[in-house]
Amino acid sequence: MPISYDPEMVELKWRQRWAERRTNCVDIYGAERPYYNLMMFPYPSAEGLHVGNVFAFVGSDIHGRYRRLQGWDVFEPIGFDAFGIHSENYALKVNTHPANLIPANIARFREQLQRTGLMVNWDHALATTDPAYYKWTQWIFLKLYEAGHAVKKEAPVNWCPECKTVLANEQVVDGYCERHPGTRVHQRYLSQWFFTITKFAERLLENLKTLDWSESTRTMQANWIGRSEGAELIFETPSGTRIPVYTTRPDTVFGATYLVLAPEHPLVEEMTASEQQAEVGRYRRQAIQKDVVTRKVGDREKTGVFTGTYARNPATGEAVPIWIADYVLMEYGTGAIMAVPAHDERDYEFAEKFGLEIRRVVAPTGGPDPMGETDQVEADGADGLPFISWDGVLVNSGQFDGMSCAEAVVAITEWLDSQASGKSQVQYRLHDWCISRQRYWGPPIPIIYCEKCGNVPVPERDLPVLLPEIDDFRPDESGLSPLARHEEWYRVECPQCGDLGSRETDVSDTFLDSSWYYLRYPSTGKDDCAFDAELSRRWLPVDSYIGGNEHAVLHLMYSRYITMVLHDLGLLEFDEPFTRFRAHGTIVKDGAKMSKSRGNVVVPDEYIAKWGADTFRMYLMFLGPYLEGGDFRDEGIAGIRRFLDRVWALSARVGPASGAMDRAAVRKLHQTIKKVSDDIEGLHYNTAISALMEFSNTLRAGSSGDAGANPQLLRPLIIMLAPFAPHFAEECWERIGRGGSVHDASWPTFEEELARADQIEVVVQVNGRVRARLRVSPGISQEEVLGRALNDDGVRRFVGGRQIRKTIHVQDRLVNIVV
RNA sequence: GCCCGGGUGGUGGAAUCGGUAGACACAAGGGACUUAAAAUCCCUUGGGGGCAACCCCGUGCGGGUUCGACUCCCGCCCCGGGCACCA
Repeated sequence: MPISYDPEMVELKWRQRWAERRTNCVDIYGAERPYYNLMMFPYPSAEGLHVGNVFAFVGSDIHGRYRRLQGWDVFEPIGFDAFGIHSENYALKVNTHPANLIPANIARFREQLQRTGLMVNWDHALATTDPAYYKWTQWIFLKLYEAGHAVKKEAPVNWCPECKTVLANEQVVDGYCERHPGTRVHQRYLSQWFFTITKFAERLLENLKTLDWSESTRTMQANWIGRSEGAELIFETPSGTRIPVYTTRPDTVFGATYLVLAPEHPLVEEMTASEQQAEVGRYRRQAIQKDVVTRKVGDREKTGVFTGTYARNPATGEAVPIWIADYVLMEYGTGAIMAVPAHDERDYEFAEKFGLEIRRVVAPTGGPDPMGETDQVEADGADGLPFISWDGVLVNSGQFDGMSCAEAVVAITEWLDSQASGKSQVQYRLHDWCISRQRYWGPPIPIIYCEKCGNVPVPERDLPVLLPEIDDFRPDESGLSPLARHEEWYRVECPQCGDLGSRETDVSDTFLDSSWYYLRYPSTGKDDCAFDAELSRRWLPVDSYIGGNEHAVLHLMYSRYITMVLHDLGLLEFDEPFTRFRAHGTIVKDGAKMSKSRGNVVVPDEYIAKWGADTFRMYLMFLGPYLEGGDFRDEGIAGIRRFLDRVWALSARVGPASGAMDRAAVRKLHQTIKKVSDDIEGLHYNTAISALMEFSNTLRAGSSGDAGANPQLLRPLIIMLAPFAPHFAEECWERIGRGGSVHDASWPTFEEELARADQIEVVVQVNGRVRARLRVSPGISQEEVLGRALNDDGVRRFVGGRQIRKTIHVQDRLVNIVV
C-alpha cells in the first residue's frame, strides 16, 4: 500500500533541504544567464501576510521558477517596506514603539513567506528601516540635491487633522484622508522638500512607449502625466501688466469675454480696484481657507467676484472684465484662464450665473450654412451652447472665419505670436513630488540649516543620519515632526562653518524608500556603495516585475524618475528600471473585496496548514485569470488537492522506462508542453493548470491496471508542475527515482511532429448551422471534404435537392455549404 | 462627466487575426466498493422538445455587417478600477 500524500511532511522536508543545499541561491557574481525576477516587497503589517500578497508573490514565483527551468540563473529577492505612516499609525494605536514592533512583524512575514515555497534568496533580503539601507536612501537625496533636483518650496499641502501630517495628493481620496475615510483634508502652507519630477514629464511619457508593460498601467501613467497641447496667451491691462493664460483652445480666443484668476494668484491684489477690495479680500480668504472637499469635490456651485478691472483681449482688442473664482486652480497652467463661455462648460455655467457675455465663435460643421447660421442647433430646443466639440468652423472671428478649429489653433497662435501676445505651449498635470513628512517613522532628510551657510547637505561621511529612538513619537498639532521636540538631536554643528545649526526635522516619504530598493537587492551587504557597479551591470534593469496596479502611478512613476536621475548623473547605465511589468488582478471573496469589516478575509496560514502550501498556491492560480483576479471559494480548493493526489498516485507506480508509449498519450504530452509553455509565458496560469489536469487525466486513463505510468510521460508532467507546486514536484521527482532537484531539470521540449494529430474533426455546416462532424486526416483537400460531407445523411437532409450557392472551406476546421 | 477593464451554465471560469460555445474544476444527482460512513473510482449534468436518430432556443439588452458573431460595428443597461472644475 503506497503512502498517501502528506503535504506537511513533504513541505517541511524540502524547505530544509533547499536551505541546506542553497537551492534558491543564485551565484550573484558569476551567473552566466542572469534573470532578475522582482516582486513588490510588502509592508510587514502586524496582521501578517495577506492572501493578496500570497497571490501576487506566487504568480511572480511561478514565472521565476519557469525561467529557471528554461536555464536562466534567476535572482528572486524579497524585502520589507517597513518605514512609513502605516507602521507608525499602528504603533500609535497599540502604543508601542515602531522600532520594537517591526522586527517581530518581519520575523513573522519571513516565516510565512518561507512556508509559501517562494524561490527567494534570503541572503539578499532587506528592510528599509535598516540604517544600512536608509543610509543610502539619504545618499540618494543628497545626489538629487547636488544635481538641483531637490528643492525647498512653500506650498499648500493637504493636511490630515487625524494623521497630523501632510498627505501626498495621492493619499487624498475624494477630499478625505485615505487612512481616515471620515476625516476631511484641509489646506496648510508649509515649507517642504520637493523632487522636480515635472522636469522629466516629457521623458517619462515618451519612454512609456518603449516599455513592455501592462497596457492598463501605461495608460494610467500617461493620464497621470496628463500632457496637453495649447497656447499661452497674454491679456494686457491698461497699466501694462501682462496676464498669461493657458488654453487648449486658442481657436476660441475671439469668444473670450472675461478673464478668471485663481484666488491665490499673485496678481489678484494688483488687479483689484479699490472699491472691490473688501469683497475680493473676503472671497479670497474664504477660498484659500476652504478645505479641499468643498473646493474640489463639493457641489461645485460656481462662485467668484469681479475685481473691478479689465484686460485687453489680444484678438479682439476689447476690454474684458477680470474675475477671480475658485474653479480656477493655481497649481495648473498659469493659474489664470481666458473664459470662453460659449465653448466651455464651466465658463458657460459661470457666465450664466453672473450675467457675463456669451459669444459664439464656433459653429458646428454640417449645418446648411456653416457660416454663422445656427438654426440647425437651435432646432433641438436650446441654442446648442456651450458647444465643446472640435468639429466646427470659426465665426465672429475676423479674418479666421470659416477655418476649422484645428486650422485655427495653428493660425491664431501664429498670429498672436507675431504680435508677442501668445505662443504655443505644452502643459502637464504631473506635480512635483513632495517628499517631506512631518512624522517620525522615516529616514531623516539629511540637511542641516545654518544661519550663515543656509541649507547645508550632510556630508556623505556622516551618513546615515540615524533616526533617534525617542519615546514621544506621537505627532502634534504644531505641524512639526516629533523630532523637532528633541533639541539634543537636531542641534548640530554646521558642517561648513562649525557654527551651531539645526537638522531638518522632517523625514522622507516612504515612496522614496521603495523607489530604489530593486537597485539595492543585488548589492545588499555592501557598505561602501548603494549599489555595486559590476553587480548592477550584471543584474539590472529588472527583467520581470509583477505587482498590483494600485502602484501604477506612484511607486512605478517615482522609481522610473529616480532611475532616470541616477542615470543622468552617470550612476546607472540604463534609464528605465523595469523592462517588463505586469499588473496582476485582485482576488475577491464572495464577489466582494476582502476587508475586516466584511469579515471575509482569507488568512493564508489556515489554508496552508489545512491543505499545504502547494495546494494553496495552485488554487490561487487556478481560481481565475492571474492578470484579472478572481473569486476565492473554499469549495474550489479540494479540486486541486484531488489533482495532486492523483499525480501522487501516478508517480507511486511507475512502469518500466522501456515500456511502449501510447501514441495518443505522447501527442497529448506535446500538446500540453506547448499549451503550458505559452500559458506561463503569458501569465495565464489558470489555463496552464487545466492543461496539466487534462494531461494527467490522459495518463490515468492510459495507466489503468497494474501497468503504471510510463516515466517518460510522467517526468515532464512533474517538471511542468514544479513552478506551481515546488515541494510536491520535488518529492515526486525523488519518488520516481530521479537524482538532484527537479528545479535544476530542463523544461521539456515541444516537438511539433509529435503533437500533430493524425485524425481531426471537421465540422460541416449547412447555412451556418452545424449538421455533421467528419473524422479526417489533417491537410485534407476542399474537394474531398465536400465530397464526404455531401455523402453524409445528416447533411443531405438539410441540403435536400437544393442548389448549392456557395461553399466556404476553412482548412482542417470546417466547411459551410450555402444553399 | 471622462479614460480603462468586464458581463458566458447552479458556481469559479474556458473559447476572441469571426469558424464545433461551455475546456478544466466546484457543486448536485445516480452507480460501484464498504457491515456502514468517509475517502476513492465510474456515469449524468445549459434550457426546452422527442421512444429515438435528432430538432429548437441560448454568451447583459436592442439593432447592424457576414455563408457564419461570445468575438466586428452602432445605440443602451449593469458591475469593477482609475481620473475628476487640469482650462
